[in-house]
Amino acid sequence: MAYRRTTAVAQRLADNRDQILAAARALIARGGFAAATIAAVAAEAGIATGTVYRYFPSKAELFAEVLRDAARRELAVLSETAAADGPPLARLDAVVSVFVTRAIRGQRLAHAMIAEPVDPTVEAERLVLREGYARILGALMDAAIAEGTIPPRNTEIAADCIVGAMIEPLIGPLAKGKVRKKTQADDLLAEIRRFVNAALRADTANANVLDFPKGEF
Amino acid sequence: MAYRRTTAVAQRLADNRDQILAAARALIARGGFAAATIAAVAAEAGIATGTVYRYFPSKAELFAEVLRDAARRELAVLSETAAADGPPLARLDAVVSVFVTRAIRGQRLAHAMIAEPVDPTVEAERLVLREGYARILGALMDAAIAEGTIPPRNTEIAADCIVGAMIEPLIGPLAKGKVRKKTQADDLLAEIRRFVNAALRADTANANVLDFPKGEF
Amino acid sequence: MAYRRTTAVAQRLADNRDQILAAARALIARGGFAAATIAAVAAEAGIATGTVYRYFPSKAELFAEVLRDAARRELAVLSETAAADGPPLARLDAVVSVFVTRAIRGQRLAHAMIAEPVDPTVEAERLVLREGYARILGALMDAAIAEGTIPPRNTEIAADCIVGAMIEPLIGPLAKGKVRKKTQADDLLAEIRRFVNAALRADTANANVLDFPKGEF
Amino acid sequence: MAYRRTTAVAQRLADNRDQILAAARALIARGGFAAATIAAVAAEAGIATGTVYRYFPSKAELFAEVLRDAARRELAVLSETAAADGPPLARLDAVVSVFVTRAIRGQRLAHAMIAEPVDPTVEAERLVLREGYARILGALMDAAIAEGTIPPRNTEIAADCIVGAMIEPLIGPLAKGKVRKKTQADDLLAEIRRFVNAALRADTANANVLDFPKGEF
DNA sequence: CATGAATGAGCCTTCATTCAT
DNA sequence: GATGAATGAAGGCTCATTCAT
Repeated sequence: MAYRRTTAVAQRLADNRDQILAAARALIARGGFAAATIAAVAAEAGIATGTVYRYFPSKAELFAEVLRDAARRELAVLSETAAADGPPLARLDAVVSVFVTRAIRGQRLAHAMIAEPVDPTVEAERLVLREGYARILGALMDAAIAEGTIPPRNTEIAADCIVGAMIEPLIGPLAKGKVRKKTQADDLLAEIRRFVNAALRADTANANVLDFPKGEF
Repeated sequence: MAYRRTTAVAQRLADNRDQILAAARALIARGGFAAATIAAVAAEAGIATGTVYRYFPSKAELFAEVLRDAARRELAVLSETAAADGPPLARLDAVVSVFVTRAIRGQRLAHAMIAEPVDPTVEAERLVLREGYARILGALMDAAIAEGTIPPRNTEIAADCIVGAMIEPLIGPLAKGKVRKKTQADDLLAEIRRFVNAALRADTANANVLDFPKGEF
Repeated sequence: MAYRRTTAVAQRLADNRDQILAAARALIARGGFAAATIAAVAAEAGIATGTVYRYFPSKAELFAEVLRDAARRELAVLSETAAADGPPLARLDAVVSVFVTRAIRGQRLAHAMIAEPVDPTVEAERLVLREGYARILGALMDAAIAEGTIPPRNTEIAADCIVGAMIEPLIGPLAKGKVRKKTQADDLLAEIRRFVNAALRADTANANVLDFPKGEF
Repeated sequence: MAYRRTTAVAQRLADNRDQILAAARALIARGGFAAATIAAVAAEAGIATGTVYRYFPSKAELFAEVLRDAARRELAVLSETAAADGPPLARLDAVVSVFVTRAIRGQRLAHAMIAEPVDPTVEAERLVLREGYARILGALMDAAIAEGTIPPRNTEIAADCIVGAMIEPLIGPLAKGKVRKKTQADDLLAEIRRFVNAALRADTANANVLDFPKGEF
């Protein structure tokens, strides 16, 4: 006869699952996907390697869920921000601000989630995140264009530009082995906002064009 | 005779070295760092695996040099572009155009060189490339600021924003498993230039600020 | 009350035990020993994996008992058949017929029980089954020999020949990935009976001997 | 520049390959497929585990080749025997004799090759062996039937009966943990020959039929 | 010097068995 | 007694690196 699963047990299981996800997240944030071996995840979570497989069918699925969770959380916050009252560009600015503010605290993870190449299964989740960003940013730009606030443009590409402009100053410096100092956080946010806001408002495309050489990368 | 033989030998050695670097570059461009195993590099170069270790002490060093070479070449082209005659912002626009035009043809390699996380040794070289981009772009912005063409700003951060805005629309679609169609190349270049040019010229920072929630990534 | 509870408990225990055995048998019949993991057996039996160990000290013991039970049942039927009235060879023919008829319906299980190699503990039980077959068949042959119906022979070895001749046409086709069609069941039975009956009655041993090469397998 | 592969090196490679095959064969013969782990095979061959994969792409392929080799050798010998001069049944008797004589020396391997369930890839090779046996034996029976020496029968099924009658007395006793004594080899061969020869010559099918109970295995 | 076979640490995954609840 | 989560020892396989030829 099956014993009723007590709240305590259910809680422990849920905790375990979260522990594993948290361990994976922590390892990915610390050293990327490469550092997050199943053995390392299990050790970080304080469990045996085999236990991981009670909660996730494979390494790829575990990582996919890490990404899915982070994406869900992230996109939920940004969506909410985007849905506030106010003119579209002000909301877009707020989205940028929220993204940057949050990402500053999780640079390596943000990098992994946006740029690090991985298993196809995981890749699918990354796509969701990327498209989520583009959707939110693109919708706000479209609204601003519809209002006549800014001139028409290819918002799909521009959305990617914004994502790049937001994330690059955060993750690029990681190569230096030292995270940008905390005192720089305000500068980072301010400059990124300035950059993105300006990019959207002005229409100076193709001004002052020079001839330029072409070649292979 | 002895001299000529030496020269011939030296030539062959240099050729071998280049072959290996070219093979590694080709494999990385084709399938990222993961696809570039030592065995695959050797096969692509038409030599034995052990021979690779005659020229490079380790896989990490080989990849570091691949990155170093590509960075040297890439930065040389961009530097030349940046040194042309004309107003700073026009030259910056040209730099952006060159970067994008070249990167469109080498998306996978560009991705690997700019975003793909790897060994710390290789990472150091990536830093050189990134800093090179920032130096070139930053210098042009500084010049424009000195001229009074654009208002003062934190050009270090802005340079990263530009790099992100340039590269993201190029590598982002890779995650979708489909490279952007060739017919989109012109749209990509035009939209990225518009975005970056606008970002630099206008000064609308901190306009229309909304309150926004904060939290962890 | 206490007595009835005890009885009920004892009944439930016995039921559980049978459930486990039946589950193991079903899984072995379906996919061989490889498919019969403890977890699968427990799931099939509708109990927890740990519960299996309340009834059986190890996987090997469980499988040994599966074999033991099947052997007991099987040998009982064959013994009963062998004990019928009639001439020994007719009874032997009946034994063969019963064996084949029953085995056709349980090819995979029959295969596992007779041919599939397993743990030494389980192997011991297989021996019992094999020896049971040999004993029954041997006794009937001995009786026929005693009667003078057939010439003397090494009935121990001949019994194994019969077992092989009975089981091989049944399990051999399993290797082809396709079970022999149902319409062939009658042909199978007829041909096997003809073969075994003939083998016992005629005495043409060592006729027409040719020289033959020898060597290792 | 590629060095010419010396005969010595080529020999060493071929030897290695043979060593691995021999090691696998030995382990399978000793303890079945289960005992033949890659680590064990490598240890038996005196090489590192990874080395095995220089010669065989996977465990399944290695085992398949072990089977293929043994089958090729075995069927070649039996085919040659079957192609000798003389009446079909005499040749069939010779085939049986050769099979038994050879198999006596490799019981466990013979068992593994004929009955042990394994990977689908390996199974395919087992099919070749089984079908080879059936083809050779069936052809001889067909010839004897054509001659009028023996009455018509389903030679496909009968061939399987012969295989079973040949192999069962050899492998069955393995369950006892002790191989049949050497002094019994002659008895085994004699009795098996007698059994098979008799089975083919006499036609007593369906004689003395008794009613028999039916049921599940 | 070149070769490429050999090495073996390390990874992901499975599953018999244990034990706290 | 029952539960099923946890354990951890294997097992198959990959690949950077070494070294005899």
